[in-house]
Amino acid sequence: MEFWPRTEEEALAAQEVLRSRVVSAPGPASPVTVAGLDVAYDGDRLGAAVVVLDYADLSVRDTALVIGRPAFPYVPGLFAFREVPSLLDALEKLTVRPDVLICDGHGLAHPRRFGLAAHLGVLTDLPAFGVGKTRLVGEFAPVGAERGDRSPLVDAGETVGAVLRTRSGVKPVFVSAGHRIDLDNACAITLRLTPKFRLPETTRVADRACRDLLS
DNA sequence: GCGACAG
DNA sequence: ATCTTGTCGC
Repeated sequence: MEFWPRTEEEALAAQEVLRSRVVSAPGPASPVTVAGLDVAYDGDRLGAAVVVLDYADLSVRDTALVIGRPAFPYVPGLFAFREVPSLLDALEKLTVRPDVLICDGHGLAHPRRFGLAAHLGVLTDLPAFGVGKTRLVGEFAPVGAERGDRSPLVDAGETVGAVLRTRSGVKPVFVSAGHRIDLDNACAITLRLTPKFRLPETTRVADRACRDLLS
């Protein structure tokens, strides 16, 4: 990557350019492989992990780890600039090509419709969506208490994602499409990856991997 | 001016 | 993200 923004102004400009490259498409309803991406921090270092799981049985088929540095300060709405370089480095080390990227954060549920998942999707041109633990933008009606219940996440009058209950009686997650996949498929895949816990198995495995990397 | 604000 | 005991609610 030649250029990387060093100021908020440059990051906003870069976001505006890349945003036009987001592609809307149904995406894979039944991918063969799914990737989980996550990053852990330790002072000024960061550990990035990308894990590829078999969608059929959730077994781990590949893991790529990278130790690097945050490439930008944390600024809500510009979060991707912080982790994208290290995550791309990790993605390049994979030997198994994932059919979809599942990111820890948001996709289009972003103030300018270009969160981490959309950003990584555009740069890799792989289908990508985000599953966030908390809200960045949007309003939503209370979600039903059963696993599978969902409520539209609406921002400025437009549906940018879904608040999805992955486990009955447990706090819901925020799912949003990023690139080359739609919200329904993103939710369906998310439910498939949460047979036992609130967060997708992909993010759980990636979280464990990058955390171990730094300890 | 006072909150809200992915990880 | 990360630092962390007690504590609120069921």
